[in-house]
This record gives sequence, C-alpha cells and structure tokens, in this order.
Amino acid sequence: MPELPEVETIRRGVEPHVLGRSIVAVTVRDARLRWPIPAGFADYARGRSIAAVRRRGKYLIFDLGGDRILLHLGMSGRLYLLNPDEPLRRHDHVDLLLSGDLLLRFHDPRRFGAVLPWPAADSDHVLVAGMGPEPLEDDFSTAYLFRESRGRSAAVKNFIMDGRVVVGVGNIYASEALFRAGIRPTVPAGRVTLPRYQKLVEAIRHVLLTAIERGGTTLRDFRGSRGESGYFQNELTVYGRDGERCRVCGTPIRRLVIGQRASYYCPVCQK
DNA sequence: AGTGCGGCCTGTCCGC
DNA sequence: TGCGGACAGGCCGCAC
Repeated sequence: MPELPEVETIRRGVEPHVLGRSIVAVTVRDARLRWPIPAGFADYARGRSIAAVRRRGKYLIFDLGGDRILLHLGMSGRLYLLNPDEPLRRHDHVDLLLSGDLLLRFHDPRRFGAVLPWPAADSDHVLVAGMGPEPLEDDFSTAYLFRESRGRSAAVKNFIMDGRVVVGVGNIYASEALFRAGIRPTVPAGRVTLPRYQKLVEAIRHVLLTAIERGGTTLRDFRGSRGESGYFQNELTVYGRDGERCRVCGTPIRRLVIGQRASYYCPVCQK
C-alpha cells in the first residue's frame, strides 16, 4: 500500500496522539507477519513510553527512549488510533493499548507488514542498515544519483525504486517522477545524462512533497490513522491512466510491465 | 556486484 | 451468480 508520502502522512497523524503515552498492554493476535513477531514482544514493549515516532524510508520507528519498535505496513497495512472498546475486525493483528484510553491498532490483510523489536543495544537493524539516502534530505543529490547510476544497465525506473539507491520511491511515485522529468522508464540508468538526473531529483522531491501535502494517494485502501483519505490521486499524471490522454500533449498514456511492476508513461513527453 | 525473478498473503475486480 | 485468473502501492532472498 503505502509509499513514503503515505507513511509520512501516517507518522504525522499518529505522533501527536501517542507522544508521552505509555504502552499499558500489548495483544498479538497473529504473529505471522512478513517476519514473525518474536514471542517476547509484548514483554519488550509493555510499560514503555513513546518518546517519538520517526520514519526511515517506509519504516516507522517508535522510539521508546532507547529501545525502539520497527513497523512496516507492507502493501496492505494500516495503523489506527481508536477507542479501546472498538470492535475487532478481521486482520487486526496487533494492539498497543496506550495510557489515557487510546488504542493503537495494526491491521494488515496481506501480512506483508512487520512489527519488530529494535533494542537500543543494536545500533543498527538489519532491515534499515544499508538503506540509501532519504529523498527529501540533502544527501540525495544530482551528483549522488548520477554517480550511483554509472555502469548500471537496469531500467531507470527500477534504479530509483531500489532502496539501496534511495528509499521511499515506490511504484506510483516512480512513474509520476519520471513523467515530470520527461524520462522514459525503460531507459538504462547508466545512460541517463547528468542534466536529466538533475530534473529527476527535482521531480522526485516535488512529487513526494506534493503528495505529503495532499495526505498521500488513496487508490484502493490507503487511509490515514483516523481513516481519512489522501488526495494526491486527483493529481496523478500517468499512474493508472493507460489509454487516457496525457494532460500535457493529449497522447494516450501507455502501460507496460518493468520488473514485474506496472509502469505508465507518455510516449511523446518521455524520451 | 548487479540484475531479475519468485514468493509471501488476501481482497477485489473483470471476463466468461 | 459463480468461478478462475489477473492484479494490487513492498521488498527480501536467491540464482545467475
């Protein structure tokens, strides 16, 4: 489900409500997520208070004052802020009951998500070690992306979706950024010129920032922590628009599969 | 080392 | 209305 803007939307929605609250009780109804929730997780989390909610790529990090909880929403995960008496629904896998009668509930039909302890003693976690720069930080630069791309034969779309290159750019925003930069998604990353990478870096930043401002993209089931829809889907230029006219030149948008993922582009605007 | 593919899961939608 | 198949916004692990 969520790419960086959706995860950031959730982070911003959740953090002010949970900050300073302690975890009173933990219920794990189904531990079979992408990685099993360890048996000791409830004991690990109980009694701790939440000092911050951070984001790294598409991971949410609940800072318990040193120790952390690492949480990923996968494709279909949702995080809800609820009253403690909220009825249980299918796929409600983990509950964190917080002080002051607030329930933080993890719901994930496909179970591609993850909820894992990240002890303070482990300076790095294997799942976030080796990740590329944040696309909205300064170390994600034209020079960096150009340098990383040299000699790479993979399609530029796959290249910018590679989390070791840059985090948080998923299938929707990769297509959108490449349209904005005028680059065809199939071009080998190593053949894209420096000026075009400059446009691409600008485009990735613009698309992600705009999507965050709109509260993310709701296509199927993305919702914020209070169940609200995002609005960026109204501004999609190519994603999911195959056969419809390009908003710039009127040419029908094309769909093709790159790396087993649907990709959309305008054959005239993108070379 | 970089690349591409399979697989993890359930829900939904589309065509027959 | 029922059924099978394709597809879905992520990403690790593996073979080449």
